[in-house]
Amino acid sequence: METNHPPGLTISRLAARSGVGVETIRFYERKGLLERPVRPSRGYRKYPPEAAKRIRFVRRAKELGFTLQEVAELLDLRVDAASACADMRTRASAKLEDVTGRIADLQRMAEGLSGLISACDLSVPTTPCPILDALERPDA
Amino acid sequence: METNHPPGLTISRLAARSGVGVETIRFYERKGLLERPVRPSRGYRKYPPEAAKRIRFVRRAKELGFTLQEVAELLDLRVDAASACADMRTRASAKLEDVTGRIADLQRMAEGLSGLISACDLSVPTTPCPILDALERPDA
DNA sequence: CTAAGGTCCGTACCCAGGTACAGAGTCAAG
DNA sequence: CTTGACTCTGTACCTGGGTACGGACCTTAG
Repeated sequence: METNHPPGLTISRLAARSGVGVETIRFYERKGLLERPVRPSRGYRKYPPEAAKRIRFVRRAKELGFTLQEVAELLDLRVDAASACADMRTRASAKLEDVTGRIADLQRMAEGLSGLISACDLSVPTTPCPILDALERPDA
Repeated sequence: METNHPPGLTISRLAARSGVGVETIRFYERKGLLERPVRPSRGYRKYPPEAAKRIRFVRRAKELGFTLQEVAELLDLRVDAASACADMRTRASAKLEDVTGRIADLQRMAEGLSGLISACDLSVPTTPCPILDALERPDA
């Protein structure tokens, strides 16, 4: 008979699928970023395959400049009976505003870089730091 | 006579204008993120007003998920006679690709958040973590 | 001239986010 | 039943990005 594992990944298989180390998974669990997995076998963690998606989300969100605390907040957002909708809406709106602000800044950075590339093609010298203005805000 | 400062900010005035502490400015200088300022007066640093813009750029870029090393690379991009255009173009294109990738991910995150807010308004329960899919990449 | 407050440099310390053992227990292929 | 790979918990350690002194020196309002 083939190895007939019931569904469930060991921690090392999950680590391999999500591109992180075993220690990182346990670290994320301590930090509350990952649900505590079931432990059917004498204390050994068993993960559903979707867990990998969650870990990849954490990694990418972190690359995008969110702290682990903020990532945890994003992952906790959901609509359910147990939590007040108004509260969830407030939190989601705040995150959305944060995200759109980041997009705007990155877009201006992209424009600056494009301009730089054009200037290069035309051999137009630029001032030092031609993308410096990209992140200037009126309010700040 | 009014205090007739010749142009040039002391480090503490620059710090106040850019929203960081004095120590942070010296730290950024050590890391090569800030030009070494002139020191006309017995070793005291004197900054041009534009220095504040550079510091604000560093702060915001860091919030957007760039390491200080990457920020330094962004700040070093320029078109001039001294550096090979092809090389600059290559580096700028790589940064641009990075930035557009971030924008795309954040946009999907924004969509996820918007969907969540709509679901809230309609009182539609969502699965746990409805924005989990936002950062799934085909390649990764 | 003098005293309060800036500035200098260097080193030490701090927090977030991991990463790496150590020592003990567990599982499973042969 | 063994043996080698895996897992467990806990603690120690590491890097990036600052922050906070200590002790000496400078500058400027009064």
